[in-house]
Amino acid sequence: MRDVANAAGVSLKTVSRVVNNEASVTAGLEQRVRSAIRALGYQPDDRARYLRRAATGSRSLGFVQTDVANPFFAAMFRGLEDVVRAEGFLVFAGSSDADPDREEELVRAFIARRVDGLVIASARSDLSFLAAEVEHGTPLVFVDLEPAIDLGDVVRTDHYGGAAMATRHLLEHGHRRIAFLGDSPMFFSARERRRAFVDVMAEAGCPTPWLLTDLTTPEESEAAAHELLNRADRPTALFTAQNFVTIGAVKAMHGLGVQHEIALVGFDDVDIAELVEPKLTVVPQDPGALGRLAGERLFARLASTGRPFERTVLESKLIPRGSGEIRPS
Amino acid sequence: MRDVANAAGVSLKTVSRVVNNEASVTAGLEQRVRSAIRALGYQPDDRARYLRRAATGSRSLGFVQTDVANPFFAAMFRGLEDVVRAEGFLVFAGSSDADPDREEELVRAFIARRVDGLVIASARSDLSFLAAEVEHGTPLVFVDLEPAIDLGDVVRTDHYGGAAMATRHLLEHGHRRIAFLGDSPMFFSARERRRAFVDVMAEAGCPTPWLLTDLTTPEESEAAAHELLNRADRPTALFTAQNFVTIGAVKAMHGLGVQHEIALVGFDDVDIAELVEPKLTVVPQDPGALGRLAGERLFARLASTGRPFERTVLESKLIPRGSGEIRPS
DNA sequence: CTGAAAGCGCTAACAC
DNA sequence: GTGTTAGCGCTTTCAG
Repeated sequence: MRDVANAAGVSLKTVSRVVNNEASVTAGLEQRVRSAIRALGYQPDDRARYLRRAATGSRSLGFVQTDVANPFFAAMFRGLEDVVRAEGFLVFAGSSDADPDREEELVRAFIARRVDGLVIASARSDLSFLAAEVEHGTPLVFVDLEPAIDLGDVVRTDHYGGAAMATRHLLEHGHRRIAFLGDSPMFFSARERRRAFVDVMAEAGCPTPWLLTDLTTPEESEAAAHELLNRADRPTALFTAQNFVTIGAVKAMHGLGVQHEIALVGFDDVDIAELVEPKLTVVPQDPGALGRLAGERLFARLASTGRPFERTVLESKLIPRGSGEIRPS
Repeated sequence: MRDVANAAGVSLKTVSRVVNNEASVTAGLEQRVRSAIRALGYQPDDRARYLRRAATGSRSLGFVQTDVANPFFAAMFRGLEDVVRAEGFLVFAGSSDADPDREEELVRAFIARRVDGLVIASARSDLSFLAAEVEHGTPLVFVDLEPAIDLGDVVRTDHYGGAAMATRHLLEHGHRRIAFLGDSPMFFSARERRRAFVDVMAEAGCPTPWLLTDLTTPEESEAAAHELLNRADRPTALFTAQNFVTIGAVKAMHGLGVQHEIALVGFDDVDIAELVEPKLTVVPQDPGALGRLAGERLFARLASTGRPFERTVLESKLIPRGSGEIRPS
């Protein structure tokens, strides 16, 4: 900037005014400055600008997710990005792999960069160290989880309602021997879905001898489903409570050739749902909407602080496609 | 920081020394400072630190991709993130939707934040405005494309070789009537794959009346494949040259019930490949490896500048799974 | 081993 | 309209 000012023969402040499009610069001077900027390939340093302007804030956001390679989070990220872009903000993104240390490391790094807000879609640590930041004005939005502490808005799917719907759907189609396959109970969503399944089964007077959890990859799920369906005493239906779990279970069923005998309802929509035979009955989430809503909440809070935190819960509908309508044989 | 210094009764510089773990601080003072830091919930401002330290550089990277919601880019991002994390850097990520304006907007925003380097996996604009930055020391890595200008390292898949392999595979299985379905020729990868197909078909003396391009969504691809396969005069095999294109074409084939008559080889691996019947023969890429290699190149260049740019080309192998081994009827 | 002064690149506040 | 001064939060440089 100093170089530009020298080249144009003006003061620093005049260059600053041109860069910021302030009206009060004579046309001639402005031209001189603009040519100097072009000639020197000058790009203003936003870090210094925002540092001086606000001391806190950098027109950027931090996004902590479990794993960007999981299409669910990738779609959420995209939804968030679309909102953020409209505001001219940038996003720092990081995957935690559900590791509390990595989570805290990311959050601290984002805070140190003075992000204007944090979207957290992965929280196992209690994040109470954030309390000071929140009081200092950094808004937090939690996506698809219930934080241990009341420190920000929450946007999430109605996991309990969706899972109850899935379970009832299978009961209504005559099943009483239903297995639950889910991922790790470390996740709020997984706990809720399992709780709904257990509650609805209990209401219906059905035992639940098959409660499989901690299936974190398609491979683990496939192995578990394979073993389960190979037993003489096997369930007549599966409720697969997460996208990777569904993919693995479907592979196992196709491997064993039982996909037309055993019913299946999955939570989350998956690419394969309409391509396999029978097509998959699922309770989809809308990750893009979760991301967008999270972004909107964050900017709303940036605009006007002080109101009590809001909780947005997205309901989901069951999409019957075939696999969930198979009756017990 | 000033507050911490006051609370601890020391100078700013001493706090700075403690924060940076410089050895030369007396144990007693260090303790005083650390308690003050904890009591006040102080977090150093990395923007100011890096501003003073290097003026250029912020221990962060910019990643420009076409669309994070595309699993191919999401996996690439993850690979990049793993490398970046090991170095303690953060990543700004943005999707361009292959829009040159958005691309330039993102790149400029990243530069303005003084990222230490840029990974570009989406480039339609010629990015020549970056020349000044590159001379100024900001390294660039282009992933899966050939930049218009020689301004950085390149990491990419051997699209031509992979597509040639796919085409030959179909020829070797007796096909001569092969259709090409691909996405937009605005992408380097799409152009290369198409070029390989045309070359290999010409070598074999086969006409290529079916060259479908600009299929950018699964829906468009499904519609195009549906129309193509409904004709009396239809091809006996398809080469689907991108992940979304493959998904759409497979849907169309299953919709028409011709998946056991028409052969198919796809570029890119897809989740559905092992779940549909017949399973899909594909030439996979390794997006995670592309991301990791891009990160490694970038840090290598950060460590020692000045060497000529390198070009890393990943070869791929064809995975026969069934769909590509169907013979013409 | 510790502190005071200067300055990273920029802008707010106040001159002229 | 334009320039000067001070200072954002931190680190560098150089005294003590």
